[in-house]
Amino acid sequence: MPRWEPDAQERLVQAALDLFVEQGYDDTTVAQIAERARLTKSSFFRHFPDKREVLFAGQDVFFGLPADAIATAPSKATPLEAVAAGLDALGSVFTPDRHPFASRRQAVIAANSELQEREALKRLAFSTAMTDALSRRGVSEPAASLAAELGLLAFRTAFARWADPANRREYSELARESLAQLQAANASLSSAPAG
Amino acid sequence: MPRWEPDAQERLVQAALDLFVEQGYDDTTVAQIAERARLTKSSFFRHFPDKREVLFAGQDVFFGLPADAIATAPSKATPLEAVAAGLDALGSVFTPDRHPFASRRQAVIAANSELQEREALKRLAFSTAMTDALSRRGVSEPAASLAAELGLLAFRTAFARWADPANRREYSELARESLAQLQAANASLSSAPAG
DNA sequence: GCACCTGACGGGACTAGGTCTCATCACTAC
DNA sequence: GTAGTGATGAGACCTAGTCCCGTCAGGTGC
Repeated sequence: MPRWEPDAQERLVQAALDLFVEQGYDDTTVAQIAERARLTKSSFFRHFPDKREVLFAGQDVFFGLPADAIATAPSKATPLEAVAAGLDALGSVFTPDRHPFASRRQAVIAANSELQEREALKRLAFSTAMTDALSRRGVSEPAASLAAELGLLAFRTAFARWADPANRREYSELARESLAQLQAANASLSSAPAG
Repeated sequence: MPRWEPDAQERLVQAALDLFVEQGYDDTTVAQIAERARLTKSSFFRHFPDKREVLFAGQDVFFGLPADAIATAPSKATPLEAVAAGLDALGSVFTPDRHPFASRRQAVIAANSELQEREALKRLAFSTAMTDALSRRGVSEPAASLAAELGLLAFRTAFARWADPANRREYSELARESLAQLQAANASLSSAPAG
Protein backbone atom coordinates (compact mmCIF):
# COMPACT_ATOMS: atom_id res chain seq x y z
CA MET A 1 0.00 0.00 0.00
CA PRO A 2 1.69 3.15 -1.24
CA ARG A 3 2.16 6.07 1.04
CA TRP A 4 0.67 8.60 -1.38
CA GLU A 5 -1.88 8.58 -4.15
CA PRO A 6 -0.18 8.77 -7.54
CA ASP A 7 -0.40 11.62 -10.08
CA ALA A 8 -0.55 14.47 -7.60
CA GLN A 9 0.09 17.12 -10.25
CA GLU A 10 -2.62 15.83 -12.54
CA ARG A 11 -5.07 15.71 -9.64
CA LEU A 12 -4.28 19.32 -8.85
CA VAL A 13 -4.87 20.40 -12.44
CA GLN A 14 -8.19 18.59 -12.62
CA ALA A 15 -9.34 19.88 -9.25
CA ALA A 16 -8.35 23.42 -10.20
CA LEU A 17 -10.13 23.38 -13.54
CA ASP A 18 -13.27 21.89 -12.00
CA LEU A 19 -13.36 24.52 -9.27
CA PHE A 20 -12.62 27.37 -11.70
CA VAL A 21 -15.54 26.25 -13.87
CA GLU A 22 -17.84 25.79 -10.90
CA GLN A 23 -17.19 28.97 -8.96
CA GLY A 24 -14.76 31.10 -10.95
CA TYR A 25 -11.03 31.63 -10.77
CA ASP A 26 -11.08 34.51 -8.31
CA ASP A 27 -13.42 32.81 -5.89
CA THR A 28 -11.31 29.68 -5.75
CA THR A 29 -8.45 29.52 -3.26
CA VAL A 30 -5.33 27.45 -3.54
CA ALA A 31 -6.31 25.72 -0.32
CA GLN A 32 -9.60 24.61 -1.90
CA ILE A 33 -7.83 23.22 -4.95
CA ALA A 34 -5.36 21.34 -2.79
CA GLU A 35 -8.11 19.99 -0.57
CA ARG A 36 -10.11 18.64 -3.51
CA ALA A 37 -6.96 16.96 -4.78
CA ARG A 38 -6.44 15.51 -1.29
CA LEU A 39 -3.28 17.55 -0.78
CA THR A 40 -2.27 20.71 1.03
CA LYS A 41 -1.41 24.24 0.00
CA SER A 42 2.26 23.45 0.58
CA SER A 43 2.17 20.65 -1.96
CA PHE A 44 0.37 22.81 -4.50
CA PHE A 45 3.26 25.27 -4.53
CA ARG A 46 5.72 22.41 -4.86
CA HIS A 47 4.11 21.51 -8.17
CA PHE A 48 3.35 25.00 -9.47
CA PRO A 49 5.17 28.29 -8.90
CA ASP A 50 1.88 30.16 -8.60
CA LYS A 51 -1.88 29.75 -8.84
CA ARG A 52 -2.14 30.77 -12.52
CA GLU A 53 0.42 28.24 -13.64
CA VAL A 54 -1.83 25.31 -12.79
CA LEU A 55 -3.58 26.00 -16.11
CA PHE A 56 -0.33 26.35 -18.07
CA ALA A 57 1.70 23.40 -16.84
CA GLY A 58 3.62 21.66 -19.58
CA GLN A 59 3.21 24.44 -22.13
CA ASP A 60 6.92 25.13 -22.18
CA VAL A 61 7.42 21.52 -23.20
CA PHE A 62 5.10 21.37 -26.18
CA PHE A 63 5.91 24.88 -27.30
CA GLY A 64 9.39 23.51 -27.83
CA LEU A 65 8.06 21.17 -30.50
CA PRO A 66 7.59 23.85 -33.17
CA ALA A 67 11.05 25.21 -32.47
CA ASP A 68 12.52 21.75 -32.99
CA ALA A 69 10.53 21.23 -36.16
CA ILE A 70 11.69 24.58 -37.51
CA ALA A 71 15.28 23.66 -36.71
CA THR A 72 15.07 20.31 -38.46
CA ALA A 73 13.09 21.45 -41.51
CA PRO A 74 14.81 20.92 -44.88
CA SER A 75 17.44 23.57 -45.46
CA LYS A 76 15.81 24.51 -48.75
CA ALA A 77 12.51 25.30 -47.02
CA THR A 78 11.44 28.95 -46.96
CA PRO A 79 10.89 30.61 -43.58
CA LEU A 80 7.14 30.23 -43.92
CA GLU A 81 7.46 26.57 -44.87
CA ALA A 82 9.57 26.01 -41.78
CA VAL A 83 6.95 27.77 -39.66
CA ALA A 84 4.25 25.61 -41.21
CA ALA A 85 6.21 22.53 -40.24
CA GLY A 86 6.47 23.97 -36.77
CA LEU A 87 2.73 24.36 -36.42
CA ASP A 88 2.22 20.86 -37.77
CA ALA A 89 4.38 19.53 -34.96
CA LEU A 90 1.69 20.53 -32.46
CA GLY A 91 -0.69 18.02 -34.00
CA SER A 92 0.52 15.40 -31.54
CA VAL A 93 -0.53 17.66 -28.66
CA PHE A 94 -3.97 18.83 -29.65
CA THR A 95 -5.56 15.45 -30.09
CA PRO A 96 -9.33 14.86 -29.89
CA ASP A 97 -9.10 13.33 -26.41
CA ARG A 98 -7.66 16.56 -25.06
CA HIS A 99 -10.39 18.65 -26.60
CA PRO A 100 -12.79 18.66 -23.62
CA PHE A 101 -10.04 19.78 -21.29
CA ALA A 102 -8.79 22.49 -23.65
CA SER A 103 -12.28 23.74 -24.27
CA ARG A 104 -13.14 24.18 -20.59
CA ARG A 105 -9.72 25.65 -19.91
CA GLN A 106 -10.14 28.31 -22.59
CA ALA A 107 -13.51 29.29 -21.16
CA VAL A 108 -11.91 29.87 -17.78
CA ILE A 109 -9.08 31.91 -19.26
CA ALA A 110 -11.50 34.00 -21.30
CA ALA A 111 -13.27 35.01 -18.09
CA ASN A 112 -10.21 36.23 -16.22
CA SER A 113 -7.68 38.91 -17.17
CA GLU A 114 -5.07 37.55 -14.78
CA LEU A 115 -5.06 34.34 -16.79
CA GLN A 116 -5.08 36.17 -20.11
CA GLU A 117 -2.00 37.96 -18.89
CA ARG A 118 -0.21 34.69 -18.26
CA GLU A 119 -1.36 33.39 -21.62
CA ALA A 120 0.06 36.47 -23.30
CA LEU A 121 3.41 35.82 -21.64
CA LYS A 122 3.39 32.21 -22.82
CA ARG A 123 2.66 33.34 -26.35
CA LEU A 124 5.58 35.72 -26.15
CA ALA A 125 7.85 32.85 -25.14
CA PHE A 126 6.40 30.81 -27.98
CA SER A 127 7.09 33.39 -30.65
CA THR A 128 10.55 34.04 -29.21
CA ALA A 129 11.35 30.33 -29.44
CA MET A 130 10.24 30.28 -33.08
CA THR A 131 12.18 33.44 -33.84
CA ASP A 132 15.35 31.94 -32.36
CA ALA A 133 14.87 28.73 -34.31
CA LEU A 134 14.48 30.70 -37.53
CA SER A 135 17.54 32.79 -36.74
CA ARG A 136 19.58 29.64 -36.35
CA ARG A 137 18.42 28.65 -39.83
CA GLY A 138 20.02 31.82 -41.14
CA VAL A 139 16.87 33.90 -41.41
CA SER A 140 17.81 37.48 -40.63
CA GLU A 141 15.85 40.16 -38.79
CA PRO A 142 13.22 41.35 -39.07
CA ALA A 143 12.20 38.44 -41.29
CA ALA A 144 12.60 35.90 -38.49
CA SER A 145 10.42 37.87 -36.07
CA LEU A 146 7.88 38.49 -38.79
CA ALA A 147 7.62 34.85 -39.77
CA ALA A 148 7.32 33.86 -36.12
CA GLU A 149 4.54 36.39 -35.53
CA LEU A 150 2.71 35.14 -38.59
CA GLY A 151 3.04 31.63 -37.24
CA LEU A 152 1.80 32.72 -33.85
CA LEU A 153 -1.21 34.46 -35.35
CA ALA A 154 -2.03 31.40 -37.42
CA PHE A 155 -1.67 29.24 -34.33
CA ARG A 156 -3.91 31.48 -32.26
CA THR A 157 -6.60 31.35 -34.91
CA ALA A 158 -6.31 27.62 -35.41
CA PHE A 159 -6.26 26.86 -31.70
CA ALA A 160 -9.24 29.10 -31.01
CA ARG A 161 -11.22 27.27 -33.68
CA TRP A 162 -10.06 23.88 -32.49
CA ALA A 163 -10.85 24.56 -28.84
CA ASP A 164 -14.34 25.83 -29.65
CA PRO A 165 -16.81 23.49 -27.90
CA ALA A 166 -18.72 22.92 -31.13
CA ASN A 167 -15.63 22.13 -33.20
CA ARG A 168 -15.15 18.65 -34.65
CA ARG A 169 -12.33 19.32 -37.12
CA GLU A 170 -8.76 18.30 -36.45
CA TYR A 171 -6.08 20.71 -35.32
CA SER A 172 -3.63 20.01 -38.13
CA GLU A 173 -6.25 20.77 -40.75
CA LEU A 174 -7.21 24.01 -39.01
CA ALA A 175 -3.56 25.02 -38.65
CA ARG A 176 -2.80 24.64 -42.33
CA GLU A 177 -6.01 26.43 -43.24
CA SER A 178 -5.27 29.37 -40.94
CA LEU A 179 -1.77 29.79 -42.26
CA ALA A 180 -2.99 29.66 -45.85
CA GLN A 181 -5.67 32.28 -45.16
CA LEU A 182 -3.06 34.47 -43.53
CA GLN A 183 -0.77 34.24 -46.53
CA ALA A 184 -3.64 35.13 -48.81
CA ALA A 185 -4.55 38.12 -46.66
CA ASN A 186 -0.94 39.18 -46.64
CA ALA A 187 -1.00 39.72 -50.36
CA SER A 188 -4.02 41.99 -50.15
CA LEU A 189 -2.71 44.24 -47.40
CA SER A 190 -1.19 46.76 -49.75
CA SER A 191 -4.12 46.91 -52.14
CA ALA A 192 -7.10 49.22 -51.96
CA PRO A 193 -9.75 48.78 -49.27
CA ALA A 194 -12.81 46.64 -49.84
CA GLY A 195 -15.49 49.28 -49.28
CA MET B 1 -1.89 76.46 2.47
CA PRO B 2 -3.21 73.34 0.76
CA ARG B 3 -3.96 70.28 2.73
CA TRP B 4 -2.02 67.90 0.46
CA GLU B 5 0.97 68.08 -1.81
CA PRO B 6 -0.12 68.14 -5.45
CA ASP B 7 0.56 65.46 -8.11
CA ALA B 8 0.26 62.45 -5.86
CA GLN B 9 0.11 60.00 -8.73
CA GLU B 10 3.18 61.39 -10.43
CA ARG B 11 5.08 61.28 -7.15
CA LEU B 12 4.17 57.62 -6.75
CA VAL B 13 5.38 56.79 -10.26
CA GLN B 14 8.68 58.57 -9.73
CA ALA B 15 9.22 57.02 -6.31
CA ALA B 16 8.42 53.58 -7.67
CA LEU B 17 10.76 53.83 -10.65
CA ASP B 18 13.57 55.16 -8.47
CA LEU B 19 13.18 52.35 -5.97
CA PHE B 20 12.88 49.69 -8.67
CA VAL B 21 16.14 50.91 -10.21
CA GLU B 22 17.90 51.13 -6.86
CA GLN B 23 16.91 47.83 -5.28
CA GLY B 24 14.87 45.87 -7.82
CA TYR B 25 11.15 45.39 -8.34
CA ASP B 26 10.77 42.34 -6.11
CA ASP B 27 12.66 43.84 -3.20
CA THR B 28 10.54 46.98 -3.22
CA THR B 29 7.30 46.98 -1.25
CA VAL B 30 4.29 49.13 -1.95
CA ALA B 31 4.68 50.62 1.53
CA GLN B 32 8.20 51.79 0.61
CA ILE B 33 6.98 53.41 -2.59
CA ALA B 34 4.19 55.18 -0.77
CA GLU B 35 6.50 56.33 1.99
CA ARG B 36 8.99 57.86 -0.46
CA ALA B 37 6.10 59.69 -2.13
CA ARG B 38 4.98 60.90 1.31
CA LEU B 39 1.77 58.88 1.12
CA THR B 40 0.46 55.60 2.50
CA LYS B 41 -0.19 52.16 1.09
CA SER B 42 -3.92 52.97 1.08
CA SER B 43 -3.37 55.90 -1.23
CA PHE B 44 -1.15 53.89 -3.56
CA PHE B 45 -4.00 51.49 -4.25
CA ARG B 46 -6.36 54.39 -4.79
CA HIS B 47 -4.21 55.51 -7.71
CA PHE B 48 -3.23 52.10 -9.11
CA PRO B 49 -5.11 48.81 -9.10
CA ASP B 50 -1.91 46.88 -8.37
CA LYS B 51 1.83 47.23 -7.91
CA ARG B 52 2.73 46.48 -11.56
CA GLU B 53 0.39 49.09 -12.91
CA VAL B 54 2.46 51.94 -11.49
CA LEU B 55 4.75 51.46 -14.51
CA PHE B 56 1.89 51.28 -17.01
CA ALA B 57 -0.31 54.16 -15.96
CA GLY B 58 -1.73 56.10 -18.87
CA GLN B 59 -0.89 53.50 -21.49
CA ASP B 60 -4.53 52.84 -22.24
CA VAL B 61 -4.85 56.50 -23.07
CA PHE B 62 -2.07 56.85 -25.61
CA PHE B 63 -2.65 53.42 -27.08
CA GLY B 64 -5.99 54.84 -28.11
CA LEU B 65 -4.24 57.34 -30.36
CA PRO B 66 -3.30 54.83 -33.08
CA ALA B 67 -6.83 53.46 -33.08
CA ASP B 68 -8.21 56.96 -33.61
CA ALA B 69 -5.70 57.67 -36.35
CA ILE B 70 -6.59 54.43 -38.10
CA ALA B 71 -10.27 55.30 -37.88
CA THR B 72 -9.80 58.78 -39.33
CA ALA B 73 -7.32 57.81 -42.06
CA PRO B 74 -8.43 58.57 -45.64
CA SER B 75 -10.90 55.99 -46.85
CA LYS B 76 -8.72 55.26 -49.86
CA ALA B 77 -5.77 54.33 -47.66
CA THR B 78 -4.70 50.68 -47.64
CA PRO B 79 -4.73 48.80 -44.33
CA LEU B 80 -0.98 49.17 -43.99
CA GLU B 81 -1.15 52.89 -44.73
CA ALA B 82 -3.76 53.26 -42.02
CA VAL B 83 -1.54 51.35 -39.61
CA ALA B 84 1.39 53.59 -40.52
CA ALA B 85 -0.74 56.61 -39.70
CA GLY B 86 -1.59 54.94 -36.43
CA LEU B 87 2.05 54.50 -35.46
CA ASP B 88 2.77 58.08 -36.46
CA ALA B 89 0.15 59.24 -33.98
CA LEU B 90 2.37 58.06 -31.14
CA GLY B 91 4.97 60.67 -32.05
CA SER B 92 3.35 63.10 -29.66
CA VAL B 93 3.90 60.66 -26.81
CA PHE B 94 7.47 59.52 -27.26
CA THR B 95 9.10 62.91 -27.18
CA PRO B 96 12.78 63.45 -26.28
CA ASP B 97 11.95 64.76 -22.81
CA ARG B 98 10.30 61.44 -21.95
CA HIS B 99 13.27 59.44 -23.12
CA PRO B 100 15.11 59.22 -19.79
CA PHE B 101 12.01 57.95 -18.03
CA ALA B 102 11.19 55.42 -20.75
CA SER B 103 14.75 54.19 -20.84
CA ARG B 104 14.95 53.50 -17.12
CA ARG B 105 11.47 52.01 -17.15
CA GLN B 106 12.35 49.52 -19.88
CA ALA B 107 15.43 48.41 -17.95
CA VAL B 108 13.26 47.61 -14.95
CA ILE B 109 10.73 45.72 -17.05
CA ALA B 110 13.48 43.75 -18.77
CA ALA B 111 14.66 42.50 -15.38
CA ASN B 112 11.32 41.18 -14.15
CA SER B 113 9.02 38.61 -15.70
CA GLU B 114 6.02 39.83 -13.74
CA LEU B 115 6.35 43.16 -15.49
CA GLN B 116 6.96 41.57 -18.87
CA GLU B 117 3.71 39.73 -18.33
CA ARG B 118 1.85 42.97 -17.80
CA GLU B 119 3.56 44.48 -20.83
CA ALA B 120 2.46 41.53 -22.93
CA LEU B 121 -1.12 42.10 -21.83
CA LYS B 122 -0.91 45.78 -22.74
CA ARG B 123 0.42 44.89 -26.17
CA LEU B 124 -2.49 42.50 -26.62
CA ALA B 125 -4.91 45.32 -25.84
CA PHE B 126 -3.00 47.55 -28.23
CA SER B 127 -3.21 45.13 -31.15
CA THR B 128 -6.85 44.42 -30.38
CA ALA B 129 -7.62 48.15 -30.50
CA MET B 130 -5.90 48.44 -33.88
CA THR B 131 -7.68 45.34 -35.19
CA ASP B 132 -11.05 46.76 -34.17
CA ALA B 133 -10.26 50.09 -35.79
CA LEU B 134 -9.31 48.33 -39.02
CA SER B 135 -12.46 46.22 -38.91
CA ARG B 136 -14.56 49.36 -38.67
CA ARG B 137 -12.81 50.55 -41.82
CA GLY B 138 -14.14 47.49 -43.60
CA VAL B 139 -10.97 45.42 -43.45
CA SER B 140 -12.01 41.79 -43.08
CA GLU B 141 -10.38 38.99 -41.11
CA PRO B 142 -7.74 37.80 -41.02
CA ALA B 143 -6.37 40.86 -42.84
CA ALA B 144 -7.27 43.19 -39.96
CA SER B 145 -5.53 41.07 -37.36
CA LEU B 146 -2.56 40.60 -39.61
CA ALA B 147 -2.15 44.31 -40.30
CA ALA B 148 -2.49 45.04 -36.59
CA GLU B 149 0.17 42.47 -35.71
CA LEU B 150 2.49 43.91 -38.32
CA GLY B 151 1.91 47.32 -36.82
CA LEU B 152 2.56 46.00 -33.34
CA LEU B 153 5.79 44.33 -34.40
CA ALA B 154 6.95 47.53 -36.09
CA PHE B 155 6.05 49.47 -32.98
CA ARG B 156 7.90 47.08 -30.70
CA THR B 157 11.02 47.37 -32.83
CA ALA B 158 10.80 51.13 -33.11
CA PHE B 159 10.10 51.64 -29.43
CA ALA B 160 12.92 49.33 -28.38
CA ARG B 161 15.32 51.31 -30.56
CA TRP B 162 13.97 54.63 -29.34
CA ALA B 163 14.12 53.70 -25.67
CA ASP B 164 17.69 52.44 -25.94
CA PRO B 165 19.81 54.63 -23.63
CA ALA B 166 22.26 55.41 -26.43
CA ASN B 167 19.57 56.37 -28.95
CA ARG B 168 19.35 59.94 -30.23
CA ARG B 169 17.00 59.46 -33.19
CA GLU B 170 13.36 60.45 -33.07
CA TYR B 171 10.53 58.01 -32.60
CA SER B 172 8.60 58.92 -35.75
CA GLU B 173 11.64 58.31 -37.92
CA LEU B 174 12.28 54.95 -36.26
CA ALA B 175 8.64 53.96 -36.60
CA ARG B 176 8.53 54.60 -40.33
CA GLU B 177 11.84 52.84 -40.78
CA SER B 178 10.73 49.76 -38.85
CA LEU B 179 7.51 49.46 -40.78
CA ALA B 180 9.34 49.80 -44.09
CA GLN B 181 11.86 47.13 -43.12
CA LEU B 182 9.02 44.86 -42.13
CA GLN B 183 7.29 45.30 -45.45
CA ALA B 184 10.52 44.54 -47.26
CA ALA B 185 11.06 41.41 -45.17
CA ASN B 186 7.49 40.37 -45.86
CA ALA B 187 8.21 40.08 -49.55
CA SER B 188 11.16 37.79 -48.94
CA LEU B 189 9.41 35.37 -46.62
CA SER B 190 8.33 33.01 -49.37
CA SER B 191 11.64 33.01 -51.21
CA ALA B 192 14.55 30.67 -50.71
CA PRO B 193 16.67 30.92 -47.56
CA ALA B 194 19.79 33.05 -47.43
CA GLY B 195 22.28 30.27 -46.67
C1' DG C 1 -20.65 83.77 9.35
C1' DC C 2 -22.41 79.18 9.85
C1' DA C 3 -23.70 74.57 8.41
C1' DC C 4 -23.08 71.14 4.98
C1' DC C 5 -21.05 68.40 1.60
C1' DT C 6 -17.07 66.67 -1.11
C1' DG C 7 -12.95 64.23 -1.86
C1' DA C 8 -8.19 62.92 -1.05
C1' DC C 9 -5.95 60.97 2.43
C1' DG C 10 -4.47 58.08 6.99
C1' DG C 11 -5.19 54.04 9.73
C1' DG C 12 -5.99 49.50 10.59
C1' DA C 13 -8.32 45.00 10.19
C1' DC C 14 -8.61 41.27 7.15
C1' DT C 15 -7.96 37.70 3.22
C1' DA C 16 -5.14 35.06 0.32
C1' DG C 17 -0.98 34.25 -2.56
C1' DG C 18 3.52 32.86 -1.94
C1' DT C 19 8.04 31.58 0.83
C1' DC C 20 10.45 29.06 4.11
C1' DT C 21 11.70 25.69 7.57
C1' DC C 22 11.11 21.53 9.98
C1' DA C 23 9.10 17.04 10.87
C1' DT C 24 7.21 12.62 9.01
C1' DC C 25 7.57 8.15 7.07
C1' DA C 26 6.95 4.57 3.08
C1' DC C 27 10.20 3.09 -0.02
C1' DT C 28 14.96 1.85 -1.72
C1' DA C 29 19.77 0.54 -1.57
C1' DC C 30 23.36 -1.75 0.46
C1' DG D 1 18.90 -3.82 9.63
C1' DT D 2 20.43 0.69 8.81
C1' DA D 3 20.90 4.80 6.36
C1' DG D 4 19.30 7.70 2.96
C1' DT D 5 15.65 9.66 -0.37
C1' DG D 6 11.80 12.32 -1.47
C1' DA D 7 6.99 13.62 -1.54
C1' DT D 8 4.19 15.26 1.75
C1' DG D 9 2.01 17.83 6.13
C1' DA D 10 2.16 21.58 9.34
C1' DG D 11 2.60 26.06 10.41
C1' DA D 12 5.02 30.57 10.89
C1' DC D 13 5.71 34.50 8.24
C1' DC D 14 5.64 38.40 4.67
C1' DT D 15 3.34 41.20 1.37
C1' DA D 16 -0.20 42.33 -2.22
C1' DG D 17 -4.64 43.74 -2.33
C1' DT D 18 -9.57 44.77 -0.21
C1' DC D 19 -12.56 47.10 2.82
C1' DC D 20 -14.33 50.23 6.09
C1' DC D 21 -14.12 54.20 8.81
C1' DG D 22 -12.41 58.48 10.49
C1' DT D 23 -10.23 63.13 9.35
C1' DC D 24 -10.25 67.64 7.63
C1' DA D 25 -9.23 71.62 4.01
C1' DG D 26 -11.86 73.69 0.49
C1' DG D 27 -15.98 74.76 -1.76
C1' DT D 28 -21.24 75.70 -1.55
C1' DG D 29 -25.68 77.34 0.07
C1' DC D 30 -28.00 80.31 2.96
